[in-house]
Amino acid sequence: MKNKLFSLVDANNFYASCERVFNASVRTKPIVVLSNNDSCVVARSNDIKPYIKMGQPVFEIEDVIREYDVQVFSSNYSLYATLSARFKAVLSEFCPLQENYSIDESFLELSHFFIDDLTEYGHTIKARVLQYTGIPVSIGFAATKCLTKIGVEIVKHDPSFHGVLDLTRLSEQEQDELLATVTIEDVWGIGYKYARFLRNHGIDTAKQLKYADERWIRKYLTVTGERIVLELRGISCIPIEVERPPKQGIMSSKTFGREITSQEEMEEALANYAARAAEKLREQDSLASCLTLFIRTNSFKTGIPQYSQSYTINFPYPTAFTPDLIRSALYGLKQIYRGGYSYYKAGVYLTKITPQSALQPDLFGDFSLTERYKQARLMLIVDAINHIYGHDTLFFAIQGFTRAWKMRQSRLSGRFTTQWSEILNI
DNA sequence: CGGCGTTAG
DNA sequence: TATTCTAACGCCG
Repeated sequence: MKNKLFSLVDANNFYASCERVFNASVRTKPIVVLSNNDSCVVARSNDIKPYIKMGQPVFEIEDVIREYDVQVFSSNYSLYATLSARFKAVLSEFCPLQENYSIDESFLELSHFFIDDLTEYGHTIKARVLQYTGIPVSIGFAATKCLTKIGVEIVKHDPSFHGVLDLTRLSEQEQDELLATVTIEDVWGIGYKYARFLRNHGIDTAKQLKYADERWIRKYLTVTGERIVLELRGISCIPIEVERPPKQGIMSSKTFGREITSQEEMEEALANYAARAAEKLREQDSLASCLTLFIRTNSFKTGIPQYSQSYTINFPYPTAFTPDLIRSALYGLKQIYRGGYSYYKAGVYLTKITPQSALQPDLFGDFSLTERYKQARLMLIVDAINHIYGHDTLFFAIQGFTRAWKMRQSRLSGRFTTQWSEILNI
């Protein structure tokens, strides 16, 4: 059988790069992008990586920010999502077998392509993406998805590759020399715990993992660990997934911008989370049969009374009708809400998800198909209006008008691609 | 099948 | 003052 051929195209410091696309004044300055509520660092430009760790709380790095004149941004997901879509559209012109693995990475399968010089091909892709989106990318070519990850890891650490590495043109021995430079925690699928375990057993690099006993690895790192070993050896076990299956669980949760101490505000917040989860459900043409909500106080804070509770509701039939979901969430809240606490986080989780097309009318239950169609049409219209005129143009009154508990985003850049009012001025 | 642990981005 | 959010998968009982 012919060897497989994969490519991974991975945007460099994606969120930070996005901020630079429309704002020339920060192209030469270090950048960080913060998580919800402006709390933690979730992206850094290359120049500042040695001084700021991923996930670091912003209050810990005030000194660094001042010293290096770091430009700080709240996360601007609508901007990142549109640039991501453009990035993927550009890639789709190169290869039909495309797996959009995350917001900033796509795998391509090129097994049936005949390309003489993959490195040159990679540079063509890289230049095209940069030209059409302004985003710099790194590209790896290899016989397995795990090895393309390794390739990208290597080129990101070594500028002499100029962003592209074709592992397939290297001999086994040359590949091994490169694998020996990749630390064990940089291998795809090896997280914090497994890395510590492997290091305790003398496995510190990707090369050592490649030549480890796969049965021993399977015993301690499960079958996913064994797959990694085989993939490092060039045996493809992780196929490309062109069609993303619909999500099996949909969560909408957030820490509040400030603590919530009244049931009315909590109702407002949960109604919003339920509405958002329902939108995501309809985006993938699904229905849910189960809703779980949770509320909790801040367990990081010592010396305050703590409370954490959840409540699960099973519906008699699957639904994606926002009023049904909001009503259930509020009913659940009534069961678990206790006064006298400062709540800091809540969420709504939808599970037992089925495709809308599989909806079976229950002949004996309290169920009207006509009514269901009316509901579906109503939500279709609400979604369409919100899509065209902007998020939350139309919403339910219980979701509230002030939403004083909403997350802080004090350093948001312009939503250049989704809000006419914030389009770039030149 | 639910709960737990691990990982990813 | 301050510690993200969302999703999947394997194993176990």
